[in-house]
Amino acid sequence: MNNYHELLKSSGLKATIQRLGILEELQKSGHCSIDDIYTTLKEKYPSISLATVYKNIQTLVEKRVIIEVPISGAKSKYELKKQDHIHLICQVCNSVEDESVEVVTQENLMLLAQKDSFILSRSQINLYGVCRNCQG
Amino acid sequence: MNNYHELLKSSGLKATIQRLGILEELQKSGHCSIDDIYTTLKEKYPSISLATVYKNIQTLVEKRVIIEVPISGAKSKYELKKQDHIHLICQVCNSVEDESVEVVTQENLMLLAQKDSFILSRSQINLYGVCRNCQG
DNA sequence: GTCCATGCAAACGATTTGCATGCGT
DNA sequence: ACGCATGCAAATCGTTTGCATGGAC
Repeated sequence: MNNYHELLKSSGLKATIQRLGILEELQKSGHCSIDDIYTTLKEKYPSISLATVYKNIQTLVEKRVIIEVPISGAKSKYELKKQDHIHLICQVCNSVEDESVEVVTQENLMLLAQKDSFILSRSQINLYGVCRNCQG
Repeated sequence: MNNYHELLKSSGLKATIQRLGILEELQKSGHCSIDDIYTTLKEKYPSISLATVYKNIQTLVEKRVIIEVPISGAKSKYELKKQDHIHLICQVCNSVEDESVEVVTQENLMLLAQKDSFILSRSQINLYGVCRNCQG
């Protein structure tokens, strides 16, 4: 069982219903856009405001509790922080699936796509960090 | 020498000054945001409109002449279509550098970062394509 | 000469902000 | 009880659209 209450507290944040709802929805659905989250939470907590979702997503990303998954040609999605993995992003329905590959080679990616019946069009590998000029 | 005139024609597009300017700027700078491009071209062609840059970027992405590089926490950048490579994205200045790695392993990525004096924080591997449900 | 592309201004939609109130601690 | 978080409405910003004019072919 997940203790998101504790996770929020240890990140220096109050454990509000809205925040717990966001984290539970991300756990349930895996990858969600802001609107996905708002629509789902609106059913459980009709008084929730879209601005609250925006503010919380921003806060949770800053605190590194969740991760932004920017998507070419669509709005960003968000996921709970977890160990490294690969995203299969559908350019038609914008769904995102997680997969793991030990060693990333052109061939392994093709096999991975094949396994999931995913028609692979292109891959993008991004490393985030701090460049030489911005250090110190 | 690059013949962007020909590239545009073969993509079914008219070779206008504005489009040639966008491609040349991408070649010169590597990775640019919409605003980067607009600011630079505005100096050479003061009459250029921001709407024209938006329209052309959209058209060039659709025709697969350029590629969108969506960036976590910042606006997308764009690059000329070229062979597969890795992006080193600085979370401070948002610069993007290209690198190539034969085989992607945790260790190789760390060596790559080390070589460039890049402090690596996290990596994101995205495969774009069409999922099983959206085929046929 | 034709048709697509440009530039402008207006429209639109997504995201942020300010502030009074509510709730977690 | 204190102070952060929420919800609302207004403001802001990025992006798109419509249309008259210009330019590539």
